[in-house]
Amino acid sequence: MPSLRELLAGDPVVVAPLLLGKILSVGGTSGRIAEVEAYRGGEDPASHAFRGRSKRNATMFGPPGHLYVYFSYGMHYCCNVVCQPEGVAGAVLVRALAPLAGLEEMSRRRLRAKSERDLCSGPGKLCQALGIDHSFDGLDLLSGSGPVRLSGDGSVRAAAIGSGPRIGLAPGLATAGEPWRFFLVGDPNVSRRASPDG
DNA sequence: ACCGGGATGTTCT
DNA sequence: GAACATCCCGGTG
Repeated sequence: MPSLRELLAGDPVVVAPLLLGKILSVGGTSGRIAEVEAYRGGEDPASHAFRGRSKRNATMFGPPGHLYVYFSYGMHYCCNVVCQPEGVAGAVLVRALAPLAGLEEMSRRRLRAKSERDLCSGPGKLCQALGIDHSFDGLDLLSGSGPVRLSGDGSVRAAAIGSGPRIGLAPGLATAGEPWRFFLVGDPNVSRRASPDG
């Protein structure tokens, strides 16, 4: 059995569905990963790493199993699990969680949320709910002692996983139509507009 | 339910 | 200056 970190050293498109069902936790808050998107580095024009290393994307080129956090649209943070061996860029964006623990704390951070479904049903929302900001960029998810952790054994049944094109990309990008978004079928936290069944 | 636009700042051309 | 891996609110059907 390969370790989780060994699995994460692979192609993000392969790793992404393996992350479904795993648990992301920060302090007393945690959620089960319900929706992800794969971003290939050099060969994917939608990836932040497509044009090479920069100050923002440096973590994507680092070792697998670390957290890549970026600031989006001047207002929100989004977080990724870094894939591929050190030196090769790749990441999986975490788009939605099913809240598991610390729901009161999440609600305090997300005053706009009108229901449990509003807590973590989006990449910006879940970072706000868990309190993830730029200071989390580069942290090891698998050290077992850090403030942010990725855990969980086993995998989700293939039949329970849906896939489709990634959300929010410019239509002209060569990889915009690739089905590199993966989600738990029927989970209410998954982006509704892009998956009528979910 | 669906759609359109504003907020807001970092990155790159 | 434009683009952007988003979210929220207020319009309309």
